[in-house]
Amino acid sequence: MTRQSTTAEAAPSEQRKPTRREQILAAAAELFAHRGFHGVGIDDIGSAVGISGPGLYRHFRSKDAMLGEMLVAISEKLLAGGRRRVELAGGPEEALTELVRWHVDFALDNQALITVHERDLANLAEDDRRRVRALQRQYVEVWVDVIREVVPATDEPTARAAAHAVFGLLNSTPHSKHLDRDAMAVLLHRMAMAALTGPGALSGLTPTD
Amino acid sequence: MTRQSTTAEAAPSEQRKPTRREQILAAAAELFAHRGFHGVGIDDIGSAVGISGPGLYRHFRSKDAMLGEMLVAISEKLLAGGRRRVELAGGPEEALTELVRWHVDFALDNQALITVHERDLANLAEDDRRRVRALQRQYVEVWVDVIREVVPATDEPTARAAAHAVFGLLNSTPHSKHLDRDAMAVLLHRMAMAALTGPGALSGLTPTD
DNA sequence: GTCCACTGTTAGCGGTCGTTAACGCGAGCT
DNA sequence: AGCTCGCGTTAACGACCGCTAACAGTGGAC
Repeated sequence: MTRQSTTAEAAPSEQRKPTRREQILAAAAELFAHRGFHGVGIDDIGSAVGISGPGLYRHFRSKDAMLGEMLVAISEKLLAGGRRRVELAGGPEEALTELVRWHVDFALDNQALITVHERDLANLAEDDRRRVRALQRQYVEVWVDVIREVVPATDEPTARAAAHAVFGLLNSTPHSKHLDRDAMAVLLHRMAMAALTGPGALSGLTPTD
Repeated sequence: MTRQSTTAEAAPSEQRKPTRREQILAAAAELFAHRGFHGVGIDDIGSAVGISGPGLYRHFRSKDAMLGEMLVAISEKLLAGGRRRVELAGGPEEALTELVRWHVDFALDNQALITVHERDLANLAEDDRRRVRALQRQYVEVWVDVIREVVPATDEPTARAAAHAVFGLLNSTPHSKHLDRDAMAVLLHRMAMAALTGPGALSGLTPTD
């Protein structure tokens, strides 16, 4: 058996010609996003990268392993980036702005992965699913904390639901290709900020004080 | 062959004990929403309604026909409801409010269908897919028109993207069950309205005027 | 020059899935 | 009473799919 790391090991830093594994994962993500995990065959993925069918097993243990690896990788990247933005920010307002900017950029640059992420989670193997769920929860946590700092008197369940709602808004990017990237980024950023911080959106919801 | 209508024929009005076909469609929707169309077997659907496997073929021509019928039905219902709300409204602002309310209620009451709707469209047969796409487009059109009336100086592509973004926000409902239905409805309504009409959200985006 | 790890091929297996065939049975009409 | 028809059953078929086995070329290490 060839060497196969369970998760990505080389930190996927900047410019580097993509590994074969990465090429395959990218192609698989595109296919999964379009037809769903079970709607895509091994042969489809293979021919998408120029090799045919079972040749993939030189790079991955199984089809489930591909899904697992790509969802774990994306979840880790999302969480790490979000945390970094919050740490670097000078205050809650800036943290929220940076968080939105981060998520917008991420969604625009990883449309296929975003789609698969919220679509085929249920098709993951038990271990990977727990892993991804944990990472997702932590990412939401980051948002919840920032939201509650910027909009005080927001109870936690509401902040959590609001975070999910904003994710839905920002992840809508695969459904509309009518605008170019920059215009889309600006639009999504403004709408998200308005939804969260606009007067009469979150504020004044809870019957507190 | 038993009688099988291509689309729903009896207007699905109010109280009426659900047909067998409707029971089956509801169960199938739940399963499809969770594991994806190709991740659900005929036997799964059957046992979900108490019969086993091929008994379903007394009610539907094929598995694809189930998906087709439920997506066409939901798309028609969504469009019809949206149009009615706009017609009954006294002006653009009220129209937008009613449109949001309608979509919120719909999403909260049909979570499984909403999920399948934006997930397994690609797995539809050619004919049904075209049909659903057309209905979706018309529904977006309704929103675009109202948005451009309420927020003038919004160009059409922007309004379209904004509509999709709001759909994403409102359809986030299956991802967060932390709030009860009413609280969720209020939250989503306010966030959507803020995202669309809030100062600095849509308005002032285009370099017009 | 030899070797071997890496990466790819084709053939085939075992299981699953959608669908059909053949049959059964109770309810309601004549 | 008998026939029909709606609704369900089980058995089985053919296709497909994930995966393994067996084999092969190529390129770098020594």
